[in-house]
Amino acid sequence: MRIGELEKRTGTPARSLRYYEQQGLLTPRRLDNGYREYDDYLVDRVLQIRGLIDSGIPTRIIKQMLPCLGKPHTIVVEDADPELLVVLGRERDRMNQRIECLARNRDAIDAYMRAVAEASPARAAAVV
Amino acid sequence: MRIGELEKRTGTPARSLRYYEQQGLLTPRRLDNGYREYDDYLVDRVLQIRGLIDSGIPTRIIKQMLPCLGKPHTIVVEDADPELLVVLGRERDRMNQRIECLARNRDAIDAYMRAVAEASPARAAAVV
DNA sequence: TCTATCGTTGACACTAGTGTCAAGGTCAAA
DNA sequence: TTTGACCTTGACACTAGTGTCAACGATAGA
Repeated sequence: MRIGELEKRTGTPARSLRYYEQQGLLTPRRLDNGYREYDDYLVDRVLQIRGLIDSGIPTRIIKQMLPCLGKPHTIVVEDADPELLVVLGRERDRMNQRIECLARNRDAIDAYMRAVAEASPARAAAVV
Repeated sequence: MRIGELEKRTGTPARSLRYYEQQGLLTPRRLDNGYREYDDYLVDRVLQIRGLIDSGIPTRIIKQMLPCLGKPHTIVVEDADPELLVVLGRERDRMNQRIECLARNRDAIDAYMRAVAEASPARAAAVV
């Protein structure tokens, strides 16, 4: 598919798709007319990238995670750069910290909303 | 405590602490000489703020979460702005999305590292 | 063939968060 | 009283990611 369709199917501005490519996260083929041509599986990858960016992971790091995210299922296991393993291990730990932090604060929000709901059930009912 | 100690105890640059204050996340008292004076419980709050920022939550949103994070335990439940409840509900959902995304990708990283470990136990052992 | 729609690149601008520096005030200890 | 560590505000700069616009080429349909 071309960039317009990928934009629609992922809800991601073409501007960002080009940016991701520039950062080495995406490498679409080029048609004879210069248009970018994306494979279907990239829809998922783009969504994954967006989710990670939205979760505070910079593209620089996402790029290093690519061998783990490969839909073209990476047989890259054999020649794994030991350096990469260190990076991945570190990032995995940081992701766990983020998850913990988010979960803790989500629970706090939940508790607060429940408290409000008990105090005035009517107003809160529509929201929760 | 003053800003220097808070900086040490949270590992957060004073520059950022002033920025958080400017964004309304922190409101330290002022001593006669103009110095900022922080209560002890703010150490935790700062860590919480940092974790959220690092997880992609902008200060604008964190500010709205403050009633949930209150150490001076918010009795604010009664006069809860219904508007706020909507915002909180939405953010809670987005946090859940982030958690899911992070967990999924963390698992992918784990799987990859385990695969590498099986392929060449020696090199991977030190890392995992 | 004209036009609408989509694609291309390049440039400039904006926000968020942080780094860094300058110019100056406070305070304790030598 | 001078030095050094710490505080203040204000300014400028930088990165990441995105918005937006300009100028242009490609393509499909009336």
